[in-house]
Amino acid sequence: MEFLILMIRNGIRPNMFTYSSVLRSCNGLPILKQIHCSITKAGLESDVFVRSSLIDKYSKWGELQNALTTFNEMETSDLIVWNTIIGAFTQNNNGDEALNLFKRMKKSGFMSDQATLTSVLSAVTGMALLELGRQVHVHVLKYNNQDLILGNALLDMYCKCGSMEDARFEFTKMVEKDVISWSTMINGLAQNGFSHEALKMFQTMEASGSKPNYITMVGILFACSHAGLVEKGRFYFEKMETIYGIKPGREHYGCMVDLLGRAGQLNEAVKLIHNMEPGPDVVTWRTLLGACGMHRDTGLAAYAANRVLDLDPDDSGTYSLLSNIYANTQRWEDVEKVRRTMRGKNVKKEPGCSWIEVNKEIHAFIVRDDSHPEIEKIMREVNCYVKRLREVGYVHDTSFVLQDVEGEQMEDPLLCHSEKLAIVYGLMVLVKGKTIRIRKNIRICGDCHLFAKLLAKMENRNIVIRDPIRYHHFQGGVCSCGDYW
DNA sequence: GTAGGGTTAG
Repeated sequence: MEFLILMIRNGIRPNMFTYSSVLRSCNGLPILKQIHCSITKAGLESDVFVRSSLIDKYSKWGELQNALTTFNEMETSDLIVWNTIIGAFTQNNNGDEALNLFKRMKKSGFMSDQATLTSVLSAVTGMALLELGRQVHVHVLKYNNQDLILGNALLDMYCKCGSMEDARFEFTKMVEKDVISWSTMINGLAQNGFSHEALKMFQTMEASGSKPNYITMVGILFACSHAGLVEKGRFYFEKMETIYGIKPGREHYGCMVDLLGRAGQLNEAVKLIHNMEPGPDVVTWRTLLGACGMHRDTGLAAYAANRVLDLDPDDSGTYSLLSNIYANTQRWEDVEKVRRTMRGKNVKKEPGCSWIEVNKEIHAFIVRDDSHPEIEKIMREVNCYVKRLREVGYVHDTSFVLQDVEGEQMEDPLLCHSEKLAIVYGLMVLVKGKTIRIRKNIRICGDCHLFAKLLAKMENRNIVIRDPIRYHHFQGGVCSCGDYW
């Protein structure tokens, strides 16, 4: 930047090379907009290099509208600029638009390369759409079936779509594996509830001579915490620095807080938080809050919730959690207090939403939303299943019912949870034997978890539910999480 | 003889 200013002062006119170079070091949105202005003034906007750099930088600042405008105003495009705009939407969690652009790109006659396909795979991964992922896989095969980066992206896609069979198969087929391949598998197995397999894979990784890094260790500790392996987790946490030379960061401390908290060692967890070197952040406190909920420690829960709200005052999830915890211990005045605070701050509860992919179309179910064309039929089916499941031991777990002070008490709020609707819809429309795969925006409640377990057994169906942090594989009356999540 | 853009794991 300094040299650019010096250059202009010396009367030398910057050209497209100057601008695409200086854009690399652009570290603020106002500066980016200024540079964009001077590019326009200098009449250098038509250069594809300058354009793609601008698009990329706008996207890094979350300015998708500016990125798209810059893209659409181009007369000529090339493969890289297409990759840039597709990547922009992928990285900003707008997989839908990324896929639309990918279609547009193909229609314009461009052939995808490694960068296109990794972005598109990453978009599909974010949406957890397995059938779409398989379609992209075909494009990958046409491009290059031995590419390491694409192989890794495929592994991640299958893991995040909850199909470990596919992930394992692709992994064994890879001719070359790097630390990302191993870490993807370890994390994928752990998140899908196959903790022991994840730890076994770590041993295989070490035996093969690959060295774990920071992210690999996150996966290992995540596996330990979700399998309740307290001692093993402690072992890896202590040895990661001495043996592997990896300094524990927030994420590792977070896993340890989770590990101790789940195991009921709440005081140990608090001690760790107060002593952790990077200092706790929102995620750390939220983790502790989750553990307080599992162990019904309302006092500590209130403390943790307030630390979360110090750092993120509009976090509706935390208010809901806190209110749930108070409700579970019959502290109705406190429930009301939380509700009042939420109303005062105008914080809205995030509605639960579940998606299911049927014939490459996405069907979304939202609590209290009856816009699905077949909602009445689905509700009737849910009721039928509930009746039949009661005969095999299904009892409502009412500790998950939020007191609804806004009135309009639902006949049975648990019946309306979006995942129940999505699962039942899957049973109605998917061919017999096909795994039902659901993606949802908030974590599954105990009642829906039991519902899914019993239903999987009664209907002899595999059900996979992906929530924001992990997966549940329901099969034959049990879940891969071991009821520990 | 010299300068510039996009992609994978928590």
